[in-house]
This record gives sequence, C-alpha cells and structure tokens, in this order.
Amino acid sequence: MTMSHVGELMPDVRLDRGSPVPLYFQLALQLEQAIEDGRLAEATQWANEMTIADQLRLSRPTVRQAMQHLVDRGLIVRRRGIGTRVVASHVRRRVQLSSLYADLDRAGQRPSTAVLSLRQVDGPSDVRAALAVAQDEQIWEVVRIRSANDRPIAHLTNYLIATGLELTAGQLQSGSLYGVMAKAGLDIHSGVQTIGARNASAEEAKLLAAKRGEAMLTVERTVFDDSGRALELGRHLYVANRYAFTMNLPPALP
Amino acid sequence: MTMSHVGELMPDVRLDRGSPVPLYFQLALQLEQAIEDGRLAEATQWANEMTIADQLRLSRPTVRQAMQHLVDRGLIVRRRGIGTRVVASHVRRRVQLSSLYADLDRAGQRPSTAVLSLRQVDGPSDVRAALAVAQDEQIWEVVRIRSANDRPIAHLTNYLIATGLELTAGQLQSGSLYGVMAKAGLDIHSGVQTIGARNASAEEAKLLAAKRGEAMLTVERTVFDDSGRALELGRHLYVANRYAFTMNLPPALP
DNA sequence: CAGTGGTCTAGACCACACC
DNA sequence: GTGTGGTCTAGACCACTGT
Repeated sequence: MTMSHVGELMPDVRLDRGSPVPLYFQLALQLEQAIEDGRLAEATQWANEMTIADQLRLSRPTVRQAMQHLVDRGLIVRRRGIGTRVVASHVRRRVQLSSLYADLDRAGQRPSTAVLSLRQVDGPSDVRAALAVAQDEQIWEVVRIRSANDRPIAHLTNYLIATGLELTAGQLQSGSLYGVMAKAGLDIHSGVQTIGARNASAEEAKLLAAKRGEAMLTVERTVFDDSGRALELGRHLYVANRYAFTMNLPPALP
Repeated sequence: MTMSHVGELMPDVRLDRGSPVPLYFQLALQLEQAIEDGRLAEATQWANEMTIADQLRLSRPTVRQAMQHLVDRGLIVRRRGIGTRVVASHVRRRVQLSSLYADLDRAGQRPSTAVLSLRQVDGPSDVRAALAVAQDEQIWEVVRIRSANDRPIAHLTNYLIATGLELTAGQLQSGSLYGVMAKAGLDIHSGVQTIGARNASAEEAKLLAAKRGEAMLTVERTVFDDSGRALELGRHLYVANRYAFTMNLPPALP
C-alpha cells in the first residue's frame, strides 16, 4: 500500500494503490467529499491537472477521468484557458430513481407502511401490456398506504413481474420496494414517469383521511432493467397538501 | 460461434478529420443516430473497441470516449468480458431543463402564448430571497397564459433578475423564456423544482377556463448559472386534466 | 483458453482566455 | 506571450466472462 498527498490548493488526498477501487475513483470520491465538507470552497481556483497529477504521482488522463466524474455530476465547472472551480451548493444530487420511503427517511419523518393487499393477479390490461407479460403469466399486485408520523400520505399500487420474485408483507413493511427488488436480482437501469393531478374520489379521500375532491398528485412510473425488460409499474396517489416532489435538474448534456 | 464480418456490426461511420468537431463526438453522434434509426438493433452484439478503432483509424481511448458518452446517456450497456449492446428503446432523452413550449411543439400541439403582464417589480419577499437580489434591485415579473390549440393549459408567473436583461412581449410570444435568456448570455447550468398540486381558486379557474376546485398541478422551479447565481424563478399552474409531466429517469450513477 | 471492456501511463498538439 | 483544459495517440496490464 502506497500513499501520496498534496497540500496547497487541493485537499488531502490519499490514494491506496493496492486497493481494488480504481485510482480515478478514489480521487473522485475524495474530491467529492471535500466539496461536501466545504474544504474546497466554491470560489477558489483549483490546482491544474498537471500539478495534481504530479503531486499524486498519477498520469494526466487518470486525473481527468476523476474530474470528468465530478463534471458529470454537476459539482465542478471547467473552462479551457480559465481553470476549474466548484459550482454553488444548491444542487448536489442528480435526479434519480428515488423511493418515497428514502425521501421521508431523509427528512426524519418516521415513515411507516401498511400493506393493504399482496397477491398475484392478472391485473389491468394496460398494465399487462406495459409490463409485456405473457398471456398466462400472473403478476404481483401490491397495495400499500404510506404514512409519516402516523398520518397517511400516499396510496401506492404497484405491479411487478412475478418471475423469480418472492414477496412477503414483512419485507415491504420494513423496506422499500426497490430494495426488495434489488435483493431478488432485479436491477433497475432506468425508467419513465408521468406526474399529474386529479381530484380525490370519495373512496380515496376516506383511505387517506382527506376531503372528497381534494387535489391529489398522481404518479405513474415504469422501471426497466438494462435489457429493456419492464420490471415494475407503480400507480401512486399522494395527498398534495402533505407531499410534493422536489427534484434537482442536472446540467444539460452537450 | 465464430467471427462474422465486422463491417456488419457497425453502421457506416464517416469521420471528418478537418472538422472542428472532435472525432469522439462525431463518432458518438453517428452511433446515437444509428441507434435512433434502428440501424443498430437492441439485441445485437457490437464489434469490440479494437476493431472499431482499427476500422476508423482511431486510437482506442478515442473510441472509448465516444462510447462512454452513450453509456452516460443510457443508450448502451457495456460489460467486461461480454461486450457492448444497445439498451431498449424505452428511454432516450435524459431528464433535463425542458420548457413547456418545446414539449408542446414536439407533440405538434400548436402552442401559443399570451403575455398578460411584463414589468419590473419588487416582487414577493420569498422570491427576492430565492433570487438573492440586492435591496434596491428590481426584478422582472412575467405573467403569461400558455395554450395549445387555443385552449388554455397553464398560467405562468416568472421572476427574472433584471441585471443586463431586456425583455419585450414580442420575444416572449414567439419563443421560450429560456431561449430569450440564452440570447442575453444567461446560461443555465442546473436547477431545482418542486411539483405539487392544489385546487383551483375561482380566479385561477376563470383564467384557465376550468372549474373552481379543479385539481391543478403546481411547479416551482429555480434555475442557476454555473457560478450558483439564481437566474430565474417560475411559479406555474397547469390544468391537470390537460397536461402532465412525463420525464425519463436516467440510469443511476455509481 | 481467448476475448471483452476497465484501468493506467507518457507523451503530443491544439483552442482558448488572460496578461 | 503563458497557462489552462480539450483532444488524440500508442502502447501496457488487469479483471471478468464464456469456452
């Protein structure tokens, strides 16, 4: 194990050349951490690539690879002839597949889940089409109520392909749906979602302790694995005056 | 399985070495186009990096740079020991700063804009705080109605920093707000938005030819330049049964 | 085993911004 | 001018996959 460090315009970076973690990634992680910690202020100019490479005994392409990682995440800006600096702290996290559970957990809201029903069904025809399941194939249907501090927030209906996926109410109560899917080897690559709104029906209002006609947020989300296979489709209903979606808009790609 | 003709595994790519467009970018663009056109099917295995590099007389790093571009956009998947293939066609565009105007235009909906008011104001204190304007500084306030096929869809209120920005109703009627900002040299880096819902007030319903109490989508969006300076804050109200937000969820970053 | 992509190096030349 | 990041090359070794 060999360590290096730099001191001036760069935070202390320690590279472990014996680690299986790539050098560029070790550097990117530590730079990212330094930005989060405020050790690399927003305005300050960075040392240039050559200097960093020399000090860390890395080649320039390796340093560039680490920096490109930060550029892709919108954390730094680089300009030819000018240099590198940290962008402001307003945005850190990219828009990504997030779950309501994690969102609530982050906000310290003590989320809880009640599984209303969990069964294998045929399901609506448009859902079957979206999931591209065979004619004789059943799918999982999960209906849940999500609450924060014991106050209902959302009514969640999810349909999942059943192949190779075992679901129990206990799993769903203790964790997020995507966590369960990941454990079953269903790896999400990307997805598409539509956010809309509508007035609550009497039944929905009752389930969510809201008023009939109250504005509700609707989300329909479908996620795919990297072969393009649809894994899951969710239809969610949120009480709009208790929950809203906040998302970061990443830098536009060239 | 033995080798087949490598030429069949790649589309015709023509590189112009005299062009100011980087070679890796020319390659990425043409591969992306080939994927869109279906010339590179989803399932087919690609020629490997070395082969592509040899055929195009490029170095391997240059070919890799082009491919990484496509990986970042979620268009292809690469696996060590396996190869490269195109992901399914469900998702193409990343979530990005998009404008309602462009969205409608793409769908062939004949969008139109009516500017209800355009003036410099003090503005609400929370908006002034979000835009971080000085105490004696005024900001632009733009109020518009967006319609599609002459049917009102959204009520848009936008606040912009006034420094170095001249606005006329004509500009806003013919193009998007972000287009006008770009022409003025205000380059957007990233942003943050919150999507919620509420019931329409009587006044809002009248403006948008909707019913009182009808569910409306609300969006509050703030965009920043790469120095972190807030450029614009928009508060938008959409008639939910005429418009919804569809967005692609990009692959999660490692 | 052979083939794939992942990582890393050591150079080179260029475009651009500021002095 | 000088200094910056952007592009490009020609190698090398490694980790992983399927045979």
